[in-house]
Amino acid sequence: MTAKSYHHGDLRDALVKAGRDILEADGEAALTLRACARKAGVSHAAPQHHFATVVDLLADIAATGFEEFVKALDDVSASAASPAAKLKAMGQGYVTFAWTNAAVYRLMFGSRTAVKSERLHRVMVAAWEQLAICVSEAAGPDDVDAKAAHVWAAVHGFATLTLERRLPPHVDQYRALKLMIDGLPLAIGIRA
Amino acid sequence: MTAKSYHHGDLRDALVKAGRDILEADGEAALTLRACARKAGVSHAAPQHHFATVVDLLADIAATGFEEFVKALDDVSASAASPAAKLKAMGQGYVTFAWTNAAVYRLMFGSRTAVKSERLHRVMVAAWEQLAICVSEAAGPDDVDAKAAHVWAAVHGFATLTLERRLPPHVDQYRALKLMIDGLPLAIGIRA
DNA sequence: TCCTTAACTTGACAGTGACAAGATGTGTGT
DNA sequence: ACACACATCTTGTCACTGTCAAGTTAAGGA
Repeated sequence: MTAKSYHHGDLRDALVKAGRDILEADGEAALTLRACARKAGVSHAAPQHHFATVVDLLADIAATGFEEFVKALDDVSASAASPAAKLKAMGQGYVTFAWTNAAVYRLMFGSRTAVKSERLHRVMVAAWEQLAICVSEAAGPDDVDAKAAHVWAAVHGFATLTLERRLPPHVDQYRALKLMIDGLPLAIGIRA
Repeated sequence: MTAKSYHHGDLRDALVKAGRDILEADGEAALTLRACARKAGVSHAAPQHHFATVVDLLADIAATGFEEFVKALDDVSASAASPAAKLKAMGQGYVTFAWTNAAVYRLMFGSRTAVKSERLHRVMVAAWEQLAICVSEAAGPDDVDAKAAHVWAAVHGFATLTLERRLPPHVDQYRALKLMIDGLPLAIGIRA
């Protein structure tokens, strides 16, 4: 928050925030290193010291997305009555997050954002743990990893396919979504 | 095929092929309009006449990927004994294709490649039809779209998550894959 | 034969990420 | 209080990108 000195004071965070804002406002194409620097009010080469490469900056921006993501899933699943209901709530919340935060969601799962950032790696593991615990509560400790992967794959696949418009337009997305969500408990071997 | 005249004769196709080669050899980052032009032996602005925008070129390159994709799924599912087996074979073939053609697969389902190309749209519909027919054969005509979307989502999600390394390293991908493939018939309401 | 027109080239422009070298504070040890 | 090491930021530059404009070449119909 140090206003206007030669040394910004908190440039690293400022760049990440700026990047996030750009992403919301103007989409992925507008998210460049120089744009972030401009928005943060520093010169085009200032980020160099905090992020060796643009990919490192993108990774940290994606990490902020993951943090909100984990929180969102926590919120929607907190009031679930049963483990199966919790699973379904998380599935629904997952897709909702992807639909309402398309740009950052793409960044979170895109190939540009290799998992080089410590921060990104940490929060990704957190997201996984969250799901694994939920699966474990619902279906017991056997094969938790495989089952969690299955659930994640189904939900993530649906989110990306709809986001990138890879399903024909005549497909009723809401119907398909409901059917998939309802099938989630079945996928890990329990009844809804 | 006209060798070396001022007019290339078949530049459009040559550019797409060049792009595909670059993708295989040096990955997505190296796939630029100018690189394609260089590889095709023409000036940097030559593509302009055939592709209004780089995105249009990428779309056509992605289309070639989809064509091979459809063919690969056809091949692996041709010799299946039952509809359910056919479904599972296609699922397995899907993931295998994604793993062995990572770069073009990313392009096919990435956000850069909006479906502006007629060619891309056509072959995407073909891929969908292929799956829908398979689902219909296996589970009857009810809710085919939703069921096909479910299957596609599960397989596609698994492919991308593994491709982009978004699953923790301790997860056994092959075990998870097998479990998901085996669950495919179940997902559309039939027994394996 | 000319001449219209598609296909290609050359040249330019703004924008990008990365690097090098210089300017400017910040803080620490004495 | 002071000097000095060092992190931080700026300025300038480079090769590269996609796109556009204007000129050049060849092909094919009148």
